[in-house]
Amino acid sequence: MGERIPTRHSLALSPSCNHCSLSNLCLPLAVSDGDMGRLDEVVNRGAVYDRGQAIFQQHTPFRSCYAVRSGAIKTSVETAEGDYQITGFYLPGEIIGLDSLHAEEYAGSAIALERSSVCEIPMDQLESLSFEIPTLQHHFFQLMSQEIQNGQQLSLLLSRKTAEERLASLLLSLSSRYERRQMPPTAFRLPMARNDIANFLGLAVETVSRVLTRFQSQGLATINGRSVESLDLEGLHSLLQSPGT
Amino acid sequence: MGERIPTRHSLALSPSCNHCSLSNLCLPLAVSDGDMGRLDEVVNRGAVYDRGQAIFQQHTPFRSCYAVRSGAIKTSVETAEGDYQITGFYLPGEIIGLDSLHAEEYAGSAIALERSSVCEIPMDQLESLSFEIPTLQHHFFQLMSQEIQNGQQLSLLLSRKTAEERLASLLLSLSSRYERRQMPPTAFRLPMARNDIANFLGLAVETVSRVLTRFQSQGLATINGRSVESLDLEGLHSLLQSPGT
DNA sequence: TGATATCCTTGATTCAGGTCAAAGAACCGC
DNA sequence: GCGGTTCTTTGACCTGAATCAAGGATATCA
Repeated sequence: MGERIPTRHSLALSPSCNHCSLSNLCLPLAVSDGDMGRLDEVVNRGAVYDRGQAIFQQHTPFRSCYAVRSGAIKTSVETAEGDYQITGFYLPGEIIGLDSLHAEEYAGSAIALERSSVCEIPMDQLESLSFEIPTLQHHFFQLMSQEIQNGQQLSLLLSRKTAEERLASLLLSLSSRYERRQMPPTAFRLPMARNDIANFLGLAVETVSRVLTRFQSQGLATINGRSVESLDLEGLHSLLQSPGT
Repeated sequence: MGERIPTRHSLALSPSCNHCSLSNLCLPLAVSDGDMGRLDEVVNRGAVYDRGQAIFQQHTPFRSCYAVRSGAIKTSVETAEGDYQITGFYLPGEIIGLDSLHAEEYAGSAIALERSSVCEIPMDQLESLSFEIPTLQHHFFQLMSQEIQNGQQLSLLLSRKTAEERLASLLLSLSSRYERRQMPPTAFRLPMARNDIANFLGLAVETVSRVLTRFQSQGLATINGRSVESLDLEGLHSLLQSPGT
């Protein structure tokens, strides 16, 4: 279990725009101030997990969703046959556990990639709340269909793209997600190991490494170990255009 | 009249169950008779689509989910770059459109693979209904997280499995889904073209064909064109066990 | 500070599955 | 039944990425 940190207001709602305390999610939520307060009471803000620690694990009873506040999380599924697949990387402002919403148990595991602060959203309480606050239900539906669509994008990536395209996609995805958080989109830290990237993209570690160095020599990116120092967003993007048809 | 006693309508009832058009969904739903009646009013039962016809199309306004009653449907997404990926095959008793639930537009298209009867579930009406029938909301949450998990399984399939494993997975999946519908699990009709199978599994058509004939010669399956005549479920299943680790 | 495990890169080799090509088989409208 | 699609199979060949192997780079911890 992650260590508890004292309840603080760092997840404060911005009163101007009516986002909920899940506000990092950047989805507008029109609720009254009163409802907003009740929502805040439910959300249990801030536990900290060290690198490698599990936020939750597959086949354990589902209790909460989790919003990442700092750090980074990877989620994964494991089949009966023992295959292990990373299903996503989650950055601050993103929510994990949606795949298990209203299921008996978690449908996968979530592991901290580095020291991460995570706020817990207990589902039993939220469920009853969402009857009183219709918008909230709507909100979660939206998040879930977003999640389904992410999965479909991933499928497309895994079945139809070359190694270079996969890496380009990942870098661009990270870039735009950092940007959305008002962080530099062409210089950031890769929170995950090459190994994890490889698994996520369905490649061998060696291939990831090779393609990354190839990007370097083509001037598409400057990457030093885990730190991305510059990206040619244009150039990477143009890799994705399939010339045919 | 006294209190209405909630009746448990198991949605796994035979397709002829005339209580609820959603009945094919095979998920237990505990609602009162009255609620069930109202639900039935909302659901618009039975439009028929010919082979190749679109039930809905990507980037058109989302209006309804659809439950397949007979026939078969394929769903697909298309990216800005023009990649086309089939995201699923839907058999009678399954629901499509969940990925777009509460989104502005459909996140993909749905095309009939053969003459299919499909019942429409208009979301605007269902939304207000689900406010009054808590179980219904729960029901849809469940369906959606199921859908996310399907997607994750697909990702795993596409990134980590060999051509043989992919085909085996598909055959086994179809088999168990037919079985759930009280149909023979080892002899059924493949509703989709090799082309579609290939696209779905991330393979070339030729590979699909080759693997299928290899299955024949190994006695794992007897397949004649689009009709599966016999399957060695045991044998196919054992293909999926990854021996390593 | 050095010992040790983990992570990352690079090279050489191999192979599963893609691509190209072409011939049957099934289906459709007339 | 007949010409034209569209679907399916089979063969020959080629390539992108996996695998095997091994040497650097980083991190972790006593």
